[in-house]
Amino acid sequence: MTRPTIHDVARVAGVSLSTVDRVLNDREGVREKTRSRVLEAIGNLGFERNLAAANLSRKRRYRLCFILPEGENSFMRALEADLAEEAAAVLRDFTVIETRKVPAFDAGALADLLRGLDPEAVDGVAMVATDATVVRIAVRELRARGIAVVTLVSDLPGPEKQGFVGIDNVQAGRTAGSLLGRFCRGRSGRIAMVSGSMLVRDHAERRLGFEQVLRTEFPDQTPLAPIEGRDDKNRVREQLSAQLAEYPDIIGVYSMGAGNRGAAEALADLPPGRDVAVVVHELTPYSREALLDGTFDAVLHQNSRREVQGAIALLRGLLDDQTPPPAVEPIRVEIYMRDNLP
Amino acid sequence: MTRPTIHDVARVAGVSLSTVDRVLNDREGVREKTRSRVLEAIGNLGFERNLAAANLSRKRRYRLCFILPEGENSFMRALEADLAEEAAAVLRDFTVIETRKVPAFDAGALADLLRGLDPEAVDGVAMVATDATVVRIAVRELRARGIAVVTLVSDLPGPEKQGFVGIDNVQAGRTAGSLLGRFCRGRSGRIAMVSGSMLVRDHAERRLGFEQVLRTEFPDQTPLAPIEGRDDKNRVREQLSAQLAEYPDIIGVYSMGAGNRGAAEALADLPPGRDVAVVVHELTPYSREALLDGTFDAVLHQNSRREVQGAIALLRGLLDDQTPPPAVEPIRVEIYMRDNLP
DNA sequence: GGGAATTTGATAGACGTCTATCACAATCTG
DNA sequence: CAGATTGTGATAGACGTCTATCAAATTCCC
Repeated sequence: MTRPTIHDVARVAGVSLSTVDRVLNDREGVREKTRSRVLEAIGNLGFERNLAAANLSRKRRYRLCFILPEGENSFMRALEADLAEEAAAVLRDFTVIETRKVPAFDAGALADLLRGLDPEAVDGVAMVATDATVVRIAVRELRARGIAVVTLVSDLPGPEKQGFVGIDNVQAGRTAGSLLGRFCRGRSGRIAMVSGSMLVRDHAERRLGFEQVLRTEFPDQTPLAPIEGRDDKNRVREQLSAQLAEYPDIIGVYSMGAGNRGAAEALADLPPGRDVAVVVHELTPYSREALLDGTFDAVLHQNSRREVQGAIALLRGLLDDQTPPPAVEPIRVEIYMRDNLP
Repeated sequence: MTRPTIHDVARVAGVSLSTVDRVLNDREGVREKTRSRVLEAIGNLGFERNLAAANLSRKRRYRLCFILPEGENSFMRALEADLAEEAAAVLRDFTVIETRKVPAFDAGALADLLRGLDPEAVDGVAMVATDATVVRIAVRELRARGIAVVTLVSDLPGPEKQGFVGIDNVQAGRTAGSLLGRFCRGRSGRIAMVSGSMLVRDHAERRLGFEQVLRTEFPDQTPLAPIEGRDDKNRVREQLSAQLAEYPDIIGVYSMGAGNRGAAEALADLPPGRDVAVVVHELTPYSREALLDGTFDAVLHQNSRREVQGAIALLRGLLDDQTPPPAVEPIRVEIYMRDNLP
């Protein structure tokens, strides 16, 4: 009924409280034989340390640092806002979150920031990674200094980081292909693609997955080369309008991230009779509106709040030294249509 | 930097620890003037009680009771499994979960169970509600005895319960209509519907939303009267096969819950050339397989694990007397297709 | 076997809050 | 103004764990 305490462990193992404590907290000066006796007692009793009491006693605090790219990207700004709210909420659990921003796509700046982090002031880091060798090396150094590191939204492949919280972008692209293909079922024609500059890696993966599905499942629908929007609304609008005019047989549009507003405007300019199915990424006020007025048919989304919550939970688990680290439920590729808008 | 404690509050308010404690824990014997002085100090300092320390001191435990319908319904059994896992996980936070089962759709049995709950042994209840007056009355009595009550998956309309964790089923039906309509775009014909018996209320709401969307947005697609499957696989198979044979212009099928297996079999029997779009509810091993082999086009789902987590979090918040109670993020209607399967 | 080194035990106080008790002060009653 | 009543303060110990210190016991080495 009541949980065993270290007192029970000491009694069962036939040792003193001090010794139990030494074993629990990996202090030295315990003979191997004694240690195993204590561990055995812990196992038999099913003892689990009371984290609340332990943290209370040692005045533990979790000092986390979140690193995001700066810039206009509306998904990142939404993520930043969620982060601020979550930071306020977890304060009561003695978790202090500091947010840092670095120029987007600048691996050097990110690596510099990481190198400058003081293990005396930071226990764990969550970052939207730029995938580059300098970054990987900087992460390795961080870990060597005893700081926990996870990636967020955009992964850093390799063994350096201790976890990733975000969606599978190839899967996201495949899902987009699957949806758009079905929306265009029975018709044949071309598909326009708009890529932004949100994260080069993300968009490349999305394109990959998208074209995979189109090629194998919907061979009557032919993807055009992606338009490079670079977050510039007018550029997207012009280029997409031009493509739509040049190829009257465009029956679908896939927008992989930034640039949704430009795409919506280009589509609004089309003559009323023309029927184009549209799938885009990231639910924002703009894409939401376009979904409601019928310009977009579906929006793929990643829940940034859950990503933030997941990163916090994962870091805390790592810092609590839970073995194995707590499995954070994977972030899903969410599909929104007009009628399941949140 | 460090959070204020009750000692700081006492000092600032110019009173003793005892008085602060009396105010914090709503004990009587404090003059109104003194009380407001303490409250003012709390406000000025931004004091928040350290829940971990408080719970440690008073050996607080959260005793929760989850009430689920018994029977073969695979969604409910999945939910039960998730509940068992979560129960093990939250044990370390001093939360003890007891699971009770009642006959499905039996309002009297549910009300009896509620009436029998002892406030000495249970602090909070989460239940899959059957919507009936006896139940509402029983809930009111529970609340009067000081037990927190929330509904799970299936709501009990009205002010008695303190929260609901689950999806909006009208919205789910609308989403299904929206998807199936688009999948059948450009074709005209009939839509078959399969309702199970999972929860009468849920299915009625789903049908409502579904037909709404079909009527207003896809008038060329005409819904047939729903088949009542009652969890009986063979019955679903036979009736759906018969309908498919009788109406060669059926171009879509919407299965609202139980009965997916029977529907899949009926569809597998169709001649190869016939193209029917299929949308069903609840992701299970069977619906997953049907999605993978192309029998189903989309599956709508509610994440039962999150529902369980949400109910636990909500109940704990209510019991901690947080004001306002913590806003549990709403459960989303999730859409799965072959390529975004989790 | 004696001294040094290592391992273990005992004890005390801390973390922030709760509960209980008792004494003392302030207010009310008549 | 005495006595009853109510409000307040002081103190002690508890919750389960951690940290630190010092003494005692055990082991090791020559």
